[in-house]
Amino acid sequence: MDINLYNTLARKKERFKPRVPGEVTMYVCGPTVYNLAHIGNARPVVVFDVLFRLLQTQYQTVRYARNITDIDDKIITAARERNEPIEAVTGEFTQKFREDVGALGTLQPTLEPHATHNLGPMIAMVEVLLAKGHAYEADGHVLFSVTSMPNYGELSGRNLDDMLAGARVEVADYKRHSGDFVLWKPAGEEEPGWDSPWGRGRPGWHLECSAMIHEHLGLEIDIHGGGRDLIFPHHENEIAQSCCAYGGSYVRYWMHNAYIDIDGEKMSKSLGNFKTIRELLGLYRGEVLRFALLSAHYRSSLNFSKELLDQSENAINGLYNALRKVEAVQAVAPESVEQESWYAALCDDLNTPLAISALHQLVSELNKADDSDKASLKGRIMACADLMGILQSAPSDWLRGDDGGGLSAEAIDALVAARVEAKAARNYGRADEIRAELTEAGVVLEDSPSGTTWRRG
RNA sequence: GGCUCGGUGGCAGAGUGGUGAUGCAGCGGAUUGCAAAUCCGUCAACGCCGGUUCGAUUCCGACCCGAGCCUCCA
Repeated sequence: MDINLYNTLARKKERFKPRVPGEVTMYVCGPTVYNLAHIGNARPVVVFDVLFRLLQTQYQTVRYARNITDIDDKIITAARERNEPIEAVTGEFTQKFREDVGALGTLQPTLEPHATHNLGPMIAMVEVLLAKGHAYEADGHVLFSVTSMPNYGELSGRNLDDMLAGARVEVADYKRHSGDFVLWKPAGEEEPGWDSPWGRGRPGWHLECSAMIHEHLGLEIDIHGGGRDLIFPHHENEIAQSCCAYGGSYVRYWMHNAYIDIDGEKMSKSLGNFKTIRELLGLYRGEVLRFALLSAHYRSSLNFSKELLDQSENAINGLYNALRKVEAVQAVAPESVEQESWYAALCDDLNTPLAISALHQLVSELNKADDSDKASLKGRIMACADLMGILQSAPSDWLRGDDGGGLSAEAIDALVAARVEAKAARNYGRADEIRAELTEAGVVLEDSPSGTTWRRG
């Protein structure tokens, strides 16, 4: 089945065809490691994780790189504030980022290039741009000249005249055109810096992605992803640098996710209205957060509220509840996923909400199924869940959860056993008393012909 | 000012030129010692105004409203 992806550059869905048959290269803009990642930062990580899994169902080799930006003004500021070396800050938050997104059930990318490990390729790129006349030196800086590129602005649909008209920021006087952007800037005494032909300095923001893609993935990659807010200027400038330096089209499919909103407003570090992944993991399990992130299409904004999370938790619990009933059934994986509606949904520009709805329908079928059909239904459900990276726990473990300081599983088991005895003795008063006690402790009982099970509500 | 996206039932959220997903919540029923879970049934939407069409929520145009980018930002 063809995979269709919405390409920001073409402004429409296009059939995905990798440059090299059977082989895919993908790059997603990763974190700047100066503080904890928030749930908005997690959206592209989870979305492109699903794409990574989907691509692997069709292509032998998928090389997926997600960078770590460990040079940046904000890092310098954070290190200064904490009175720690840069490396301590970047080391700590790189590690925490990995833990946080790991808890969201994401696979490791194939490559995780660090900016600080790639200064050579960056400097080389600037040299090429200078040699080709696309860059100039001014006041200790090296700047990219946007007017040297005839089709500058293609990705974001802007032209240079509009930009001049709309300029809201004071333009540094060493720039020839207000849209010119920094490739290399001088470093102060106290700041981290690297020796270069233009003196000790550090790279501009956009340079690392271009240089690392060229270095690690090649001249042209298939997919480049990131948040919508990166379209301009970040991705636009990456295109400018890379195409002018090395030719080629740089990226074949540009993909951008919409953001997470809080009360209808974009969640962002500058607005301060964000929730960190870590904070949310203290309230909900990773799979719940992941499910919430996948409950809307990646190109639509998603309002991240308590209601959303509670609904997601509810839905996940319901799915696990159904799976627990067939825990003893050995799943039989489908021979092919081509006929599955959830697979078609994911192939259609990662329509995760539609895939989730198909998942619910399968679970509904499972609830009604004869025993003879359960193995294959369970297999189809799990194939879908695996591709989305959800329902990865053993159902009974998930539903029993952890005690969180309340009743232990053993204590609950004992109470349940006592209630079963009371019921057998037709002492319903006592049985209801026990259940009330458990309800109070957040435990829900389910009686069935085969016995009583419990879960934490 | 320039450039983008959006506005679907109580909530979340797909999709479509004609039989109006899915989940949660609600309502009625089955089941249950009572529940829970499950099953069956049911209510309910396409911002506003025009146009095209036999027929538009879906296409076109205007309008209203919201969000984003143009500055660090997923």
